[in-house]
Amino acid sequence: MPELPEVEVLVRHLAPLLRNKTVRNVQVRRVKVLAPTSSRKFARTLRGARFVGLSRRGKYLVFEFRAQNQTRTQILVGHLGMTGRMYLLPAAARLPRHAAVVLGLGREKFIFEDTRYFGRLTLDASVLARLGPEPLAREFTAACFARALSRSTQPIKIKLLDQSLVAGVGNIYASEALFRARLAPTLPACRLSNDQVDRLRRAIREVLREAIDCGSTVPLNYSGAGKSGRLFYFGRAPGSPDFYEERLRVYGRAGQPCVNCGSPIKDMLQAARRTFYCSCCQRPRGARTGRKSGVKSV
DNA sequence: CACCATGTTCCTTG
DNA sequence: CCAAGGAACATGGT
Repeated sequence: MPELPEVEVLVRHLAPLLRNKTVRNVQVRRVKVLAPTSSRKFARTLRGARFVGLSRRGKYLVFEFRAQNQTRTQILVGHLGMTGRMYLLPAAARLPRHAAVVLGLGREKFIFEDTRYFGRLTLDASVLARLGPEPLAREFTAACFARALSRSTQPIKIKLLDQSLVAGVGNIYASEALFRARLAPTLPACRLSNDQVDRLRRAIREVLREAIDCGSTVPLNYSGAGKSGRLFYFGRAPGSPDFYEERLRVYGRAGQPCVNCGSPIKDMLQAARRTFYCSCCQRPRGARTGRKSGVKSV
């Protein structure tokens, strides 16, 4: 469920369901996902705790709770990794195969399920301090973005995945944002002009904002929504509008016509991650038609 | 069997 | 100390 918009939608969905619920019992089925918190400390801290709030930072979920007999609140940090999911089930329901942590809440139970166990649910909040600005907040300014980019010669696509640069962009929305900004994924980060930096900044915000809006209109019931991890990137939930599956303009569309110019979308590998782009709209020298200056002769 | 997948961290090298 | 590159983590789908 992994990038910022999916986490945001999940947080909005989960927040009212958890508010004021008390943890009656704690079941840890994969100690690994708690790291570096020990199983004992995790269970001891959460048993009897009451949820008071849930928010998001980058791709992380931040659960605020009040431990039993304590006045101050504490924080539980969640991350979905590649395949993680979090949801409530009736207390009597059978556990899914890869349930990593189960929190009994009375008549319901909170499930953290993760097929690959790359995700986290931990009392260690230190990761949050290393995150860059929230892309949808005021703090994500052109100036700070430009400064961060200027220090790197890496291709811009790879830089966008750096969570200390800006928090929450993942592999899918990195391709989407670059397409929207009409920037070549291979462009060295430090070579972007001020204008390009600002275009990219706006593109990131638009792409994430639209994805949140889109995901917010879809019921998060996890029941019928098909394959591919049941993420709202792919496919669509029954009854949801058609634009839902047309949301992604380049990601996963290799060979299909570009929605702008019709030339086939290409894909390549960058730092072992796939990148999708339009070689016509996202030219390294800018998206203009072929002229002498832009053509390399052999 | 081989390869691919929404993510992060650790290790090494320069 | 920092930037960059690559492997590792674990499982399932095609």
